[in-house]
Amino acid sequence: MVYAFMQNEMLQHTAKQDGKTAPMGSEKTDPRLLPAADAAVKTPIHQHVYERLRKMILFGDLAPGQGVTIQGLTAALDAGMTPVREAIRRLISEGALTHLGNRRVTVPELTHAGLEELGFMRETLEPELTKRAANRMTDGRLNALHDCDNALNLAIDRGDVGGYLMQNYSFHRMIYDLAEAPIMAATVDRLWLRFGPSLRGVCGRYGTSNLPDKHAELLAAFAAGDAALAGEVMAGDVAQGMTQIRAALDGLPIPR
Amino acid sequence: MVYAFMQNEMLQHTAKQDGKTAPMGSEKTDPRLLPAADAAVKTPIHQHVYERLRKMILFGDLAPGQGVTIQGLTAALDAGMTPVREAIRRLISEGALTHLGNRRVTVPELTHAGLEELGFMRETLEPELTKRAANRMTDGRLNALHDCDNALNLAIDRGDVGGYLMQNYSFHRMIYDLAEAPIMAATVDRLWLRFGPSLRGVCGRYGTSNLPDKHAELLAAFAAGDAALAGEVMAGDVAQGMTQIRAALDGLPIPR
DNA sequence: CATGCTATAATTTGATCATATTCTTCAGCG
DNA sequence: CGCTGAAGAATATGATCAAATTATAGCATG
Repeated sequence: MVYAFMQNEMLQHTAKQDGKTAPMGSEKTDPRLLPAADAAVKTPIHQHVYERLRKMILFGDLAPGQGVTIQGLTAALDAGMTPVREAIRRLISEGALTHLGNRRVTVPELTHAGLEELGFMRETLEPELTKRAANRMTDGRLNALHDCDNALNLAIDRGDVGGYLMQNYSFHRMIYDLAEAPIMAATVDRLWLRFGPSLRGVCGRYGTSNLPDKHAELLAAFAAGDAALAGEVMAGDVAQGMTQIRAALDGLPIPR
Repeated sequence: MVYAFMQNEMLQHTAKQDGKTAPMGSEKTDPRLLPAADAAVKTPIHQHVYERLRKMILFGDLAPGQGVTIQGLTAALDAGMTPVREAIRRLISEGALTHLGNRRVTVPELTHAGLEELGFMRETLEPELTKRAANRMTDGRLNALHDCDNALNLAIDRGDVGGYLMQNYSFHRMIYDLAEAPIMAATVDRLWLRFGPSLRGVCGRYGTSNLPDKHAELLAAFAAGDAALAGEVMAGDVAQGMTQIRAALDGLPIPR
């Protein structure tokens, strides 16, 4: 739960207190001390910033249409401008943020046309990844998937939207990694950044109680070693998910 | 021909003459003066650097395996560190460069597994883009495609490898843009960065005299308004291209 | 005494920051 | 209603720090 601690407005550089008279107790808290504080502290700041921002976008902490400013992030994440700039630029190139007009950056809003494109790509690529994953399945990997799906169902039962989103992503992501097809996996992974921000809207509309998936069938197909079936089931799961998003997009007056 | 002026070694910061005693006549040539020198000079430097680097990678000016350093680029392109850093970061996130080991960046070498992934994705996505383009075809657009293909054939006849690579990319890219499917187009466009560096190797092995394509059939399908046929032809064109790359990869001991 | 290995020094390069510059926007004024 | 100027935010620079690779020198061993 590292990704929900920050409120949206903080990114807008509202904290007018700048530097001098400011944080009182937070004596320059070195950002590199946060992760492990001990072994191998070598992940660069820009990487941290990127990952944090990415999760915030992916799990709906940043709403579509919301603006993002460099200075807001430097203040909120207490990092320099250069790492923040690099992280933003990277997210822009991945489609997770858009350079709207001149020098202004926002989380893009998903259009129907965009959703249709995403649907086509996911329904083509994810079954393929799933088939490859099925062909490389082992007991250990299958168990990990089961654990993840259990955590997902637990989150659903608890009504824990953030947990559901995270576990659902993890479940799919785990399959991508198993497929041993890094380019395709990275491609599909990037697509999540496009519809991720809208997923929270789906939950907001329907709640977690009404969120079916085909994970159980998928796990059964994996267990049976039936790659073709696994691919078909995945296609169904993806189609179902995209339909949910489309319904939310149609139903709501697009939350901004 | 703006992309071939720079030799590879220049990127490694070999020019030992630093600053003071240096370039003699090039009095700090403002990089923003180069493009149009008059109207709307507003493209940011990082964008310029990105586009230049991108073309260098795409058209084989940078060989696979070749290292790229920030300081080398700042010297070669005479830009600051920040724009160069951003451009590199962006290319890395697009897969055009890789962060190999600790803090070293190179043009990745294409593996057989990678080529297979790229082939699958291109053969799925490009026919779809082509079908959509066919459904939006107009006389003007078709003429533009014809012009591009003519330029391509001219380059082939001249044995102009750089021109061939550029026109071939332009031809496909033009179709992507016509499809009015920005996400899919951007996705496929990124794939070119992965196999682009290897294309020059293909030409180096076979020359331009022996480079068949299905562009004529494709244009005929467009003219006939037959979207399904256009998609099939494109699938064939892509498959053919990927086969050429595979042959080059197999034949040569991987040129480095 | 020569050769090879390890440890240390130097240079190169990447990461970060503070600062200057440019562009956009918006408010006040003619 | 348009123009001008101020404020704020993004872009870009150079300096500084840290890490890593390479070069060098000293030591040990044959």
